[in-house]
Amino acid sequence: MCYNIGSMEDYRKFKQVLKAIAHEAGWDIINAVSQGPTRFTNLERATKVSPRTLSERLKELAELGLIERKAYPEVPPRVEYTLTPLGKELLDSLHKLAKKIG
Amino acid sequence: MCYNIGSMEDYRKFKQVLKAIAHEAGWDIINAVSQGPTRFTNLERATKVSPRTLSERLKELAELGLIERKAYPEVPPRVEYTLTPLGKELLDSLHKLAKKIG
DNA sequence: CAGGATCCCTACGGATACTG
DNA sequence: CAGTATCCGTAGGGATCCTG
Repeated sequence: MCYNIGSMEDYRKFKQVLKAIAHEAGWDIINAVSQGPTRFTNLERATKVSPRTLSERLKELAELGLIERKAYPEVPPRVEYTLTPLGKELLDSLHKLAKKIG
Repeated sequence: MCYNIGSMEDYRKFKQVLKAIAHEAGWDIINAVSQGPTRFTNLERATKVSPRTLSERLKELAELGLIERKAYPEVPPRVEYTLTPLGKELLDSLHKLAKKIG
């Protein structure tokens, strides 16, 4: 109940995660990825997000350790995105939160 | 693990909540309010947020049912903001999430 | 196929001044 | 005191075209 105001800066990474997921596209993307290994084009169709934004969000989510990017050295190139354990845990918690809110 | 893509739109309110809290100011505000009844000017100083933004965020958080606005008919006017039970629950959950992330 | 580069636009948020 | 009103700069994100 009584959080120390002085420590508000310690939440920097958490805020970044919140921001990434709160993006209009972010939530849709991470949910789409949660359904299993997903490729760029699939995400583009599933989320109706432009490639530019999609690329940015994926990079962001990957840097935060919520999703993992696996590139296969094939022709044509194939890249799959999956949730990391952390991402999975986070998403689970968020879905529970969502239920409380309605 | 397998969320239905078709139901992604059902999270509209949840997304709004996420957005409100993910705002650079939003998180600081709700944390400041969590320390007990807080007045506008106190929030302004504690969060270093301009009155315009502060006003907008407070309205947003109140509409979402996370904080409550109590106005006392006095001169000079006094308004206090407090966390609602929902807001408290949410903030608690978020702090737990924050710990997982580091 | 998976993105990077470029252009462009608007909507969020800061600063300042003013009011019930 | 607790906000609104106004002006304005910036950056986030769409559309489109291009490349390893």
